[in-house]
Amino acid sequence: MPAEQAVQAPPTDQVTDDIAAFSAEFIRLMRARQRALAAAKGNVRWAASVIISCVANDGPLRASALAENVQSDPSTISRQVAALVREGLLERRADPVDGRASLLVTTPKGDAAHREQIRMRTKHFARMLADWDERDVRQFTALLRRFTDDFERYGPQFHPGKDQMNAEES
Amino acid sequence: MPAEQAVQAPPTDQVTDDIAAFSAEFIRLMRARQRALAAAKGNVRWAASVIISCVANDGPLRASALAENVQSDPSTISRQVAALVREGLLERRADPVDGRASLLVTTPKGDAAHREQIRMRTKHFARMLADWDERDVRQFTALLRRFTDDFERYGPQFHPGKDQMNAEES
DNA sequence: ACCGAGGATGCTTGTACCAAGCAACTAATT
DNA sequence: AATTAGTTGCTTGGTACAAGCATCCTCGGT
Repeated sequence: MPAEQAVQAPPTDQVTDDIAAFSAEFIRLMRARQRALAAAKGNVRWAASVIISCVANDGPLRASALAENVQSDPSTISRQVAALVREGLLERRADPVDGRASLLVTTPKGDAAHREQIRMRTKHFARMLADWDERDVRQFTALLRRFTDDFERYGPQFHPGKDQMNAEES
Repeated sequence: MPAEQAVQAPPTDQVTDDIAAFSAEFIRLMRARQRALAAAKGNVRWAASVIISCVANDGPLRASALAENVQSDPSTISRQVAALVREGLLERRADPVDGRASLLVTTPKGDAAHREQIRMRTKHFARMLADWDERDVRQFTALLRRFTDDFERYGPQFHPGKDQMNAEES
């Protein structure tokens, strides 16, 4: 079914723009939801959940690796991790090969929190997607995966352009 | 990496979970990019761009309406708007029917900034999607649109006091 | 071989900023 | 008087940059 893209560019712009717009919209909505969730209960905060998730998935790893994985500043990670350690969701263990570093792992509690978070998230999406048919969900998943992959690859690549969109007046 | 969403079994749960995960991933990436962009130059900040976009699209509207449109607190909007007015990107006009309120419109400068922002965004996505074939892009757009729509509908469904997440699964 | 700079690396802390929310306030509307 | 639109003070969460501290590594001098 793919291939057959004899057309070079004409409609792409419009569609691309739509994607961009919906992406922005999507972000906005997700952020709103994150806030709502965070405010609601003893939920793990968004940033924390990203950290935990990463540690849970990628096994014991260093703060620096973590920072790189989530494309965030080491200092930010350091604080987040410190908070999570205080809360008993993460644990530091000595890195056998480097005394400066420590390896991060989830505690059972952190693991439970992570699973619970996933459960909630999945439940939400399941309800939301209840009236989608299976095929569309699959397709969307595949496309979304590809999209995020591409996004990750192209993300850091943006060239600090020369166009000034917002000439300051102050 | 993960990939086994082949023809297994009742994949709905698995696929839904994937969607949730990719959504989270997507959010993270977008936020990172926003930060990068914001830090790079005199670009409009993310929150500001949301406001401008909304005002540009939905014509003259009140702060309260704006707040509702973007599902944000009036106070937040008030500050954002104030900043944008200071920067000359938005303008207040007296509301003919209510002296307390004012209607917000984009200035030419604000409009230009908005268009430029869209241009950059589109450019980025266009490059990113360069090797997608037309059909997939269209399909993804359609699905993403539907997804954001559904998200918007299901998002605000839980309000404080009416706690439904703690409840046993539904 | 040994040792002790000098530099690199991993992480934490100080500081500052943006964003968002609640609560209290002002002012126009009814 | 009660309501409503908007603003502002305070607080919290999340982030980045810069500086600092601790440890590791690499050499050249002895």
